Amino acid sequence: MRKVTSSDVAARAGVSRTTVSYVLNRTPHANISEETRQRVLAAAAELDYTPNAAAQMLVNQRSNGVGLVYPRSHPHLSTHIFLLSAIEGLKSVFSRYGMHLLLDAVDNSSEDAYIDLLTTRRIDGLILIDVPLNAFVSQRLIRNNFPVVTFGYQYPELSSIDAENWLGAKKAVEHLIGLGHRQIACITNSPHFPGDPNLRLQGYYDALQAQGVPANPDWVVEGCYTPESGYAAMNLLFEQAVLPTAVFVGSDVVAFGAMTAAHERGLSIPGDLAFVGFDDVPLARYAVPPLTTVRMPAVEMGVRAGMLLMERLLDGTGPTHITLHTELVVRGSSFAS
Amino acid sequence: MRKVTSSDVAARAGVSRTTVSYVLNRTPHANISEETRQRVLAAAAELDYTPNAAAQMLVNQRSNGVGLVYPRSHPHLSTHIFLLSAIEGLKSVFSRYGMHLLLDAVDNSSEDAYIDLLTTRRIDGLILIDVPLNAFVSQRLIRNNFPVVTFGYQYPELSSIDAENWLGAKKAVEHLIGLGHRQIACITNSPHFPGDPNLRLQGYYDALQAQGVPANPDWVVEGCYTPESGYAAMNLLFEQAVLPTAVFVGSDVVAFGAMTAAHERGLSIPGDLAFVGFDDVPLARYAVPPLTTVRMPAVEMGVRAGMLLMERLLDGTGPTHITLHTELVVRGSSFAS
DNA sequence: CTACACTTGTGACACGTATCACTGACACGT
DNA sequence: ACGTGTCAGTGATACGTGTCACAAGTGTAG
Repeated sequence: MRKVTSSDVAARAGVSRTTVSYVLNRTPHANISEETRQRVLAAAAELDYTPNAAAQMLVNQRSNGVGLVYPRSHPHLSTHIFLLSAIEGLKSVFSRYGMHLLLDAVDNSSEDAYIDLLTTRRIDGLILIDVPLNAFVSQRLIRNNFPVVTFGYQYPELSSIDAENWLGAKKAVEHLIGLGHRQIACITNSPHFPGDPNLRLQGYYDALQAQGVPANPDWVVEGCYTPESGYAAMNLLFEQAVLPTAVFVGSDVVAFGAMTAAHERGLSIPGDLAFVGFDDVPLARYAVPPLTTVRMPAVEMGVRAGMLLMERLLDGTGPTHITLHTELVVRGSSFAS
Repeated sequence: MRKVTSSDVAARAGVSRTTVSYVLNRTPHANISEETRQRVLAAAAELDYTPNAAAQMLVNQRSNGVGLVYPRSHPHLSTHIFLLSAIEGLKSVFSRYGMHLLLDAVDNSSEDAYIDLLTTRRIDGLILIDVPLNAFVSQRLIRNNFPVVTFGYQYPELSSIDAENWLGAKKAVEHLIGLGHRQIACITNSPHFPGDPNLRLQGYYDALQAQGVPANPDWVVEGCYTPESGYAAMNLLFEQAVLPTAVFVGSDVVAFGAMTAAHERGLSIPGDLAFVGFDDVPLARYAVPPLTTVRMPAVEMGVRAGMLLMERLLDGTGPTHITLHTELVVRGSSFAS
C-alpha cells in the first residue's frame, strides 16, 4: 500500500506542509485564506491522504486508544454475555470520539500484560471488567494519575461503575419471601475470593434477616459463572435432608443449569421449586419457564463507563463512582399466573 | 506519568543510544560485550524503561495491531456468542505474538470506518466476521495486498475460515428424516440478503431432496439472530394449515425462542414437535429439553483464523481457505431416549 | 516617511525509535 | 611496515506529524 504523506499533499497544493496541517486539523488561530483552504482540501482528497496514526501519536502524546481488560480465567468466556453488552455500550460512546477499543485478557498469573499497554503509551485509558488489582498495580495506576474505570471492583481513587447488586439481590429474595417461601437456597455467581464482598450473597442474607426468615448455611452453594456449575450446585442442594422451596441464583447463566437439574429430577417450576436469577440476559425470558430475574443495565453501564472515561480524558475530572439501578423482572419461574 | 526514553537508559549506562537499542532488541549482527550488555540491561530495569509504541510503529512501519470487525447491525449483539468464542481463539494466538486486538463495529451505512484503521496504519491485518464487502472495498483490500481473514463470506483473493455449514445442516435434517419425520420446517438464522447464499438453508433443501421428502415453501420462515425472532417465526408456522412435526432452526439462539413458542402452545418436545438447532452454544444443552444441534468449532475457528493471519504476516503466504468440520450433537429436543 | 497591526504563510524543531555506515583499536600473518 | 579481519561501539539519518516563532506583504493612522 503506497504511503501518501502530508508532504505529497503540500506539493500538490503548492503550499507548505504546515499549511496542510493547519487546514486539515482546522487549527483555530491559523489564518488560511478560503482559496488555499479549498486547494489543500482538494489535493488531499485527490491523493486520498490519511494521516499516519503512529506519527500523530508520537507528536501528540496521545493514542486515541482505550484498553478493555477482562479476566481470561472466566471459565467459559463464551457465556460472558455481560462483556458483549458492555462492549456495545462502550463502543457507542468511543466511536463518537474517534477512540479505538483494544482488547486484552488477563491471566491471574501474569497480570502485568496490560500494564505494558500503558507504559508503551498504546492506550490513553483503561476499562477493567472484574479485574482485581493487587496493591502494586493499583498504586501505580493511581500514582501516575492514569484514567481508569472499573467494573465490579471499587477503589476510592479510581472511577468505577456498578449496579445495585446488594439491593437487587435483596429485592429478589424479598420477592420470594413475599410469595410465601421460607426455605430459600442460594447459588452464588462466582467462587468466594478473600477480598471480595459478594454483594449479591450479602443481599440474600440481609433479606432473610430483615424478614425474620432463618438462614441455613447448608443452603448456600457456590456457582462459578457457567451453567455446568449451576447444574452441579443444584444437585448438591438436592442432597440436603430438607429441600428448599425456592432458589436465588446469582447469575442467569448459572440458573439455566440449576433449572435443568430440577427438571431432570422431575420437579415442577415454580410449583415444587421457584427460581430467581440475576442479570436478565437476553435468553432469560426464553428459559422454561421464563426466568424471574434482576435486570442489570449492562449496555447502559458500558455507556456510562465510556462517558466517565471521556470526561476524565477531556476535562481532567477526578474519580467518580456511579451506581445504576437494578430492577426485578417477575416471570414464570417464581410465580405462575 | 513521567516518560523514560532510551536516551535516559543510555546516559545511565554510559553508552550510546544505539547500543541500548541493540541490546534491548537483541539485534543479531551487533557485537556488544557481555559486560556492557549487563550494564544496559540493569539501567533499563532500574528506570523501568518501556519503548514508546508510537515511535516503534513509525520507524518499523508496523503496528502489531489487528482489527476485528463485526456488523453493528446485528440486532442483539448481546446474543452474538460466536463473537466471544472467536475472540477467545483469536486472542490465544495473537497474545503469543504480541499482537493487539482492535475492535470495530461497522454500520451498513458507513462501512468505511474500519478502512481508516488501515490507511492510518493503526493495524497490520484485518479479521472480518460476517462483514459483507462491497466491490469497492474488497478491491481496495486486494489491490493493496492487505492481510485479511474473513469469517462467513468468501472472496477468492482473501483468506477465509468457515465451517461445514451446508453439510452440517444436511446432516441435521437427515437426522430428523431418519427419525421418521416427513413434515420438516426451517427457521433461518438470518434474513436473506441478495448476494448471500444461505448454506444452512441450502443444506436443509438438499437433505429433503436427497431423501425424497417434499419441500414446502410455506414452512421456511426467516429468523434474525435473536430468540425474539425465533418466537415470532414459530408462531408464523403455527398459522399454517398443516403443522410440521419437526423444525430445523439455523441458530441455537433463535431456536430458544421457537421452543418457547411451542411450549406456550402446550406442545410437547420432541413428542409433538422436534427441534434441531445450529451452533451448539454453551446454553444449548441446558434448553428444555436439551437442544439437539450442530456444533460449530467457534474457538478453533478463531485460532485458525489467527494463525492464518500470522502466517500471512510473517511468511507472506498467499490467500488460504479453511473449512472446519461440524458435528451433529443429538440431545433430547429431537429424540427422547 | 515611519510605526504599527493584521493577514497569510513558512522554516525549523521536537516527538522516540531502529539501523546503516562508519571509526578506532587491536591482533595476525607476511 | 603493511594489508586484512574482527571486535566494540557511535553518529547521523529517517519515519510523518504538530506547532512555535518568525517573515513577507498589505493597508492605515500618526
